[in-house]
Amino acid sequence: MILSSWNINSVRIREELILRFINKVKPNILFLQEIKCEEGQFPYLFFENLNYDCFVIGQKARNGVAIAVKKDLKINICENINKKINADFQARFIMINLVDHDIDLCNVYVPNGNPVTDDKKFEYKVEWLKNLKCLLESYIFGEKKLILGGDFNVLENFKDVKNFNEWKNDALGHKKIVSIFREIIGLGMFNVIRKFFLPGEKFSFWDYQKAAWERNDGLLIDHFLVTPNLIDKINKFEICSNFRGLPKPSDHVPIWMKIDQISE
DNA sequence: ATGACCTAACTTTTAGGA
Repeated sequence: MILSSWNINSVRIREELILRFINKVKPNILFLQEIKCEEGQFPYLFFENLNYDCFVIGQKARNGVAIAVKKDLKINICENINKKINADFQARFIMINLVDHDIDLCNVYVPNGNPVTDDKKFEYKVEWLKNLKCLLESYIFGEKKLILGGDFNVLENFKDVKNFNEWKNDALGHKKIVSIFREIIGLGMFNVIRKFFLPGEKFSFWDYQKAAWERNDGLLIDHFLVTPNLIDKINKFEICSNFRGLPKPSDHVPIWMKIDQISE
């Protein structure tokens, strides 16, 4: 079973790239963030033709998350808790249950939070992450399985960017934000990339500005976190960095992992 | 190089992103 995640920065103008990724990696499941459209504008037919069902929580022009699932997988849709996790509605959270394996799949687009000096934006991110942490607490002492993936907009480790000092006053590297993210890890969630790569080896985002890609000045902010009962089943994790160098790229690249002992 | 961007929208500028 292949699970993938991609901040696509508009799903509607990225069909060609998505097709390329699906043909290359053949994911059973694809998490998308920043689809930047309402449900009614989502390209359901494009995914239908590739044999995927889509579960979408959209929003006009901004944010928006979706999960594409191969049609042979049985799914239950979990409650839409965006309003619980967001003070006001922002489409940043979608959760489904893989029925045959009883695994919850949670796709998140964590708020950016900049500028730090804007209390409204920064505190919104703080509250959002705290709410996410609350939600996760129920998984830690239970037997439930959870895969939490997406764009976390957090630099977990000071090696996840070239010069962390430049990011300490940014909402991605701010002490308050990094601390909450580490508290989430501290609950027992395992960050899958750390099983396969050392901090500093991989990035998942390169800004469109300042020739960030050409200078390999990237960030690692896209992740899969899993409950401990899944760690030993994950035998591969990759970041498709080359997708940043293709025409009309998203500023993020896809990440994916392979889970063993779970039927296709 | 102290750096030149991209997307959606009641579009010809602006807000938001990271």
